[in-house]
Amino acid sequence: MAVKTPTRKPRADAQQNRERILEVAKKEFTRSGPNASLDDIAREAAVGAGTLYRHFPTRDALIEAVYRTEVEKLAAAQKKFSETMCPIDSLRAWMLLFVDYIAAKQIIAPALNSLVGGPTKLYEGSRGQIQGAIDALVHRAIKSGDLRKDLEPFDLLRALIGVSYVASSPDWRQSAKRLVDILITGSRTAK
Amino acid sequence: MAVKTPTRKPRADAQQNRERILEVAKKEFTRSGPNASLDDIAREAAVGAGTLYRHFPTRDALIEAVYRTEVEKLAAAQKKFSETMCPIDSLRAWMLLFVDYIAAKQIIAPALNSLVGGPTKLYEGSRGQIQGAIDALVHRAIKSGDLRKDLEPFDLLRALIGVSYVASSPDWRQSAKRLVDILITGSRTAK
DNA sequence: GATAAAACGGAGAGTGTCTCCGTATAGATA
DNA sequence: TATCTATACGGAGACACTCTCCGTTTTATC
Repeated sequence: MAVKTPTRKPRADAQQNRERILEVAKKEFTRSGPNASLDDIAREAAVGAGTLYRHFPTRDALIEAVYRTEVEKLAAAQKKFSETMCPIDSLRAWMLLFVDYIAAKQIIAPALNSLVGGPTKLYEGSRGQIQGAIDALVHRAIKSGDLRKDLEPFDLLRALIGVSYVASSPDWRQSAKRLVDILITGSRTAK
Repeated sequence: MAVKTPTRKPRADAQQNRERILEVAKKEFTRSGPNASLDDIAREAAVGAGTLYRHFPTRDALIEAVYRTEVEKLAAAQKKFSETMCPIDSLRAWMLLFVDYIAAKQIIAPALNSLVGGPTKLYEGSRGQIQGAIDALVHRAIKSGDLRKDLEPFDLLRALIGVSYVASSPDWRQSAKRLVDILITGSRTAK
């Protein structure tokens, strides 16, 4: 039996405002880091501060919302890679993509921290998606015998976040690539 | 010829205040992270805000000062380890110590970021010391044939900072240990 | 068009940052 | 010891950011 939901159709302007805020926020966070002024974002999105805070009660909520689409892309990529590549290659490809997607933004610090169970318990949704992706990749590579059985997928995720976090240096892309390789080599089954 | 420095003996109270501020700052940064209120720190140290800002013009300057003693301890440890352990063991021991010293504090994020050449160019002094330490350890282990010749010490440092950064999760100590081992394994010479 | 639920917006209180400058004092000098 | 002045102190206050509250406006519906 369907639940009675006599709610009327949601207002169009609210939805539009929400999207405009997200758009501006993404730009601002990328430009000036996770401490960008929320009032500035509201102003640039041509809404009042109240509107921004109604949609996103906290800074973290806004960050997560901005960041969610990236997470979804990553989760999708995992599936695709797993279908088209061998276990190790798909893991490596995904790790590199992770660094690319996440590290390039300046949002990282606060967003990622809670991905790995940091102080705040936010971002629960995103966290699950990412964890699911790395779990799948690692378990597949363990089953195929490429990775050590005692490897904790979560450890790898932590390291990856670390790598991403540090990705602000000039040659970060090269460095990240080298580090991903080190991590994978260190995770392989002993010969 | 010595430069004329007819400066009189520095005032004792200034020095005392400086030290008291550092002490309080360390406590506060550890307790509530790098965004602790500077005015609060000043108040608890029983000085005016002006005094705090005269000694440490920016938040970063204060963080670096707090953080400098830890860096010095790390540099010292590198020498000791290198004298008393085999190359790989000394590297591992130092890496674990790094995580211990740095990650346990909540200062990490902003402080470490510039260690690896992040946006700001602060912390120059500390940076040199840490880099010197990891360089020495890695080069020694390369010479002894334990690590791959093409390993970039700086990459390892980046990963290490990453590991530290993520060290806020419950079982961080265990996870860090596992990750350090993965990194070292991945850096060894191919068999 | 009338109605009420939904959403807006911006003034303003609370808090933190950082500066400025009048006041206090430690060390030099005699 | 008394005096002098470079040095340092401190906190009021201007400015910036966060977040809430509530009177006003807009939308979907009938």
